[in-house]
Amino acid sequence: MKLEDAKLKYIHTWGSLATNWGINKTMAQVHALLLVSTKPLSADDIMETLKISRGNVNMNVRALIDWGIVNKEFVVGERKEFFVAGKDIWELFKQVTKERKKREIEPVLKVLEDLKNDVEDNSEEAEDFKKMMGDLSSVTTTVNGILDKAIKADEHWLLSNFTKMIKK
Amino acid sequence: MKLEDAKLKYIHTWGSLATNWGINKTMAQVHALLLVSTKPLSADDIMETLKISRGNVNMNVRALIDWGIVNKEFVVGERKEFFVAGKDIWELFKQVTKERKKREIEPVLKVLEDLKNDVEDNSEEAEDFKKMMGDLSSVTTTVNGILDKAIKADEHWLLSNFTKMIKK
DNA sequence: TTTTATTTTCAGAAATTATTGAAAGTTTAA
DNA sequence: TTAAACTTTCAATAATTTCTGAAAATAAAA
Repeated sequence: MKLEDAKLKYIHTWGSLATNWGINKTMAQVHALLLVSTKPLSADDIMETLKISRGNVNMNVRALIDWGIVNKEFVVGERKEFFVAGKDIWELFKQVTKERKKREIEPVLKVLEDLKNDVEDNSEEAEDFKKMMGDLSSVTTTVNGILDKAIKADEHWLLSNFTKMIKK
Repeated sequence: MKLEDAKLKYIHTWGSLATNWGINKTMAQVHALLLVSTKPLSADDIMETLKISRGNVNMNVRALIDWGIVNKEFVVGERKEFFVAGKDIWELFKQVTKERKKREIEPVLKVLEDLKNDVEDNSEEAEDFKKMMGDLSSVTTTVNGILDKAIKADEHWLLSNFTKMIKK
């Protein structure tokens, strides 16, 4: 396969995979495009390659910037804005994990904590419910903690420590 | 707050959280309902509590069974089917992780591997692309491996090993 | 058998989410 | 200043996903 075809295939495959896990197709494609691009791209470049509207490009690029995985970049002699995606995949993983933690895990913990505290009742059934909320909280907290370590870790550090750990 | 209200609040909150991370609202609600229920529920029970149609209950209950987190259960003297959700949250976490690995991570690895192999070109740019696919693969594989360990682990084992590990 | 209870399916309707495109807003250059 | 280049916004529309409800299929009881 020719390089350009492989790049396009990657971009489109990434987009359809993304929809399987609740991520907007276009957003995934824009990121994939920037990831395999050798130079910063303008909104026009993205519009043309992905055949999408200016508004759509703008929205999704801003969302990616908001996730901290795409940056604006100035190009000498050009007035318009250009965009780049960081090429370090471990950094990308850490950034996405950090955001998902903030957006998806932490709100869950808050809700569970509140629910546990709000039940006045002291029946056995109420105690069971509180235990259930507590268990959900506790597993979520454990996962959250693990992800925290991963975010702070260096790829090799994490890998080698894991290897050590699992051999015990 | 009264116990029944807290349960309903949990069920509805869980549903709306689920939509934030790409999971069908009703599916999350049905699971939450079964989780906090003290007894097996029939399709009619679920329809009534969540105010949804029979078809919708059927579809989502089957999806939950497919995910391995809800089971059919027979109730003596009753002809219809009843459903229960496992109450062990650590087991639930492991099961969900296992399925997500299979549905979301493994197909990604396949795609990346294929793309890397399909590029004939040997230009520097092509090598960069292959490296990028390789990096994506490698991080995904690492994460996949970590999740594998988590799936096989006992909650306390994992927690204590992590604690040990992060203190290094 | 035949009848009755229950589950499943699936076409159409409803709800939700994503996209367009043009107008409004902003920034830079002349 | 004013004009041109560019970005952002957002109402209307399109696409996608979810849900309903009734009919078909299946299973148990009579």
